[in-house]
Amino acid sequence: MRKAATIRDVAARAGVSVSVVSRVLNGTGPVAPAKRVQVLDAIEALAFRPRAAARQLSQGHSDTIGLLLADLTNPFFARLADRVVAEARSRDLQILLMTTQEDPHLEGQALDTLLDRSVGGMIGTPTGHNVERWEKLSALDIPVVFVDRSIAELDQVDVVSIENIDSAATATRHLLDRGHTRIGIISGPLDTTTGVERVQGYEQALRERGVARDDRLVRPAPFRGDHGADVVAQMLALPEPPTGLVVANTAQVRVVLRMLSQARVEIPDDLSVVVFDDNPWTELIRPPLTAVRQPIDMLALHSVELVHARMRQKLPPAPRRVRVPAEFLERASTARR
Amino acid sequence: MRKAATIRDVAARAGVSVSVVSRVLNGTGPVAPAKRVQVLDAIEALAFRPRAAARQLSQGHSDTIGLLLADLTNPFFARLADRVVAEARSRDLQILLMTTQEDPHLEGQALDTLLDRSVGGMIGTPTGHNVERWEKLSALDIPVVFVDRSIAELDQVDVVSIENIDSAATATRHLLDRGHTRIGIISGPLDTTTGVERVQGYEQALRERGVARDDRLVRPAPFRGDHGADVVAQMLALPEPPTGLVVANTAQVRVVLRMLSQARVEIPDDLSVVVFDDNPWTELIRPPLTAVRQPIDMLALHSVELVHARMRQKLPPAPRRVRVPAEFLERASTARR
DNA sequence: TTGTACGCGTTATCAA
DNA sequence: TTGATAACGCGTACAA
Repeated sequence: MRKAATIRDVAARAGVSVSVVSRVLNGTGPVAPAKRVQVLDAIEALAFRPRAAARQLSQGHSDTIGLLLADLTNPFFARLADRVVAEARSRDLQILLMTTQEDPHLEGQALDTLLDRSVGGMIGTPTGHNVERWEKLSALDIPVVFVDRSIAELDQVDVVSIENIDSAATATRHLLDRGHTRIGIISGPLDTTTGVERVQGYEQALRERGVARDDRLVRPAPFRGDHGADVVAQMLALPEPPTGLVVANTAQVRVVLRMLSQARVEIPDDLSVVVFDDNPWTELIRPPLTAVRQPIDMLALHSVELVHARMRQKLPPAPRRVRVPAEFLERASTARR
Repeated sequence: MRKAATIRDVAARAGVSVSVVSRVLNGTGPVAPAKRVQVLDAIEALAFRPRAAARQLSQGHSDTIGLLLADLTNPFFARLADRVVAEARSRDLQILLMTTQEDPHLEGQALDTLLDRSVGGMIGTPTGHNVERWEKLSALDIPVVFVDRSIAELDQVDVVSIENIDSAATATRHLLDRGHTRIGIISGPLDTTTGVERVQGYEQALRERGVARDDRLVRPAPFRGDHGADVVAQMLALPEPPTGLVVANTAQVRVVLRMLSQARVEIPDDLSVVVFDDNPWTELIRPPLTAVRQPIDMLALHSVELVHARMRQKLPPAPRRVRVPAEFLERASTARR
């Protein structure tokens, strides 16, 4: 195969200069109607496509946005990726995908790679570390949008997430309403915003009803690994075990359910369970799980829209915090006490 | 923030020429030890990172590989993406992600985007259409590796997949061994290689045991939508309904199980079920599902390794067909008839 | 072992 | 309305 056509080839064939071709390509500047068709014909004939690299080098920025997610094994992030890709395409944006596996070291490497400016913007779920590099991205005028989680210190960064506090409060109230007072919560790590906010919501609901908080029932678990199972096991071994449980750590839902099943804990008879978040497999589990469903398409839509707007500098500099409500789905894993 | 450093800034600061810097950067050619440290120091001090676009423009190819998957909503593809990203990183390759949503039109657009040569290689699950564009990629010397599925006409393209025929035969024999003779199969569309090959394996197993094939029990279903449920419902409404079922269409497993549950079909008492493929949620379903587990890490490893080798022209031109065996997991969704 | 100068493909500036 | 030409940042012959 011979080499692909360049803008010069097109110009030659159309009998015009490269500038004219560039102008019809980008609609930037005047072109005589007659010449325009000649150029278009030449482009067609030579199957010319502008090289992204050359364009990027010339203008300094790219139409590629980096998507840095924790882990595609988690259906929540997988579905988020799916929607982000779709939203990006509809705006002619490309997605460069990386994962952190919740490992700050890997996250750091990924950010370094992105820092070479090959991306025009970033969407990511930060591990909570690498604050300097996230800052540097912003400092380099690369728009950053945090999705799902954020980093408290970085209050200049745009954030798109669900109403974590409200959602956790709703889930907790649902259990309180059904007569439960010993309610456990497995959250994400307390150095993540989702972790702390969901615990806040839980505490708020308890406070409303005058139920005392028991430290032994409020337990964070790492996103990776099977630690969530141990934590729940410990709760259940308490002298006064919980009768209700909120699994607010999306990544640990599966692990916790497996442990419960192995330990022959009957749901909801022995234990009422609410989980974050809902995924298509949730309804196949017996009993179908009461869940907080995150509006993933909204999260994706706003994230992409936000970086896109920033990339075109269509937005005032003030950081945006988009919080979308989550839906509460009552199914069969929760019952009256 | 002032502009990022270029290779010239580094050269100036280190008191050498750009070529020296380039050489220490790429290890291409000799550099005096003393100057090397000066350069390294300058790079450090200026936080210099070579611009990917400039490098790509200069050398003509990129370290980015396009990953074109059907749909990240399907846990199989999601986990595949997760592993591909990991394998790519360990080789300093970037992943540009796109999805087809099983739509040939979207696939075509995605391929056009990739055709502008911004990618150095491609890994994808083709829909079966857009043959010309896949061909053109190869013709442009962009290495292409099909994973999971392939396109029969494109026999010059590398393929990495599981042993589809064997796997389906094993699944079918498992049911035959347990006394089932009325065995249904839901496959993928018959214009996909996974669809036809798995049906072939099914037929082969039946033939071995002298069981006649019944057309009404061999039904393809599209990957998207809920059509698989209808097809199974039709099978079960037959005068002589099947007592065993192979769900060979990964994307329809969930849909089929939901329908079975709603129709109050008892598994395995009324119907023994084997599914492609195993995902972490499968074991939480009651009863735990007998499944064909695809070695996703192997699929990812070989795919990335293959494109990478081709990108460095480390391989003889003959197309490679890597077929990895799948694991058969007997759980509780299959029983003697 | 080092440095100069040019090419990669596109956009942008500016004079015609 | 058009066309030369200078960036953009890096790799690399080729000359020194």
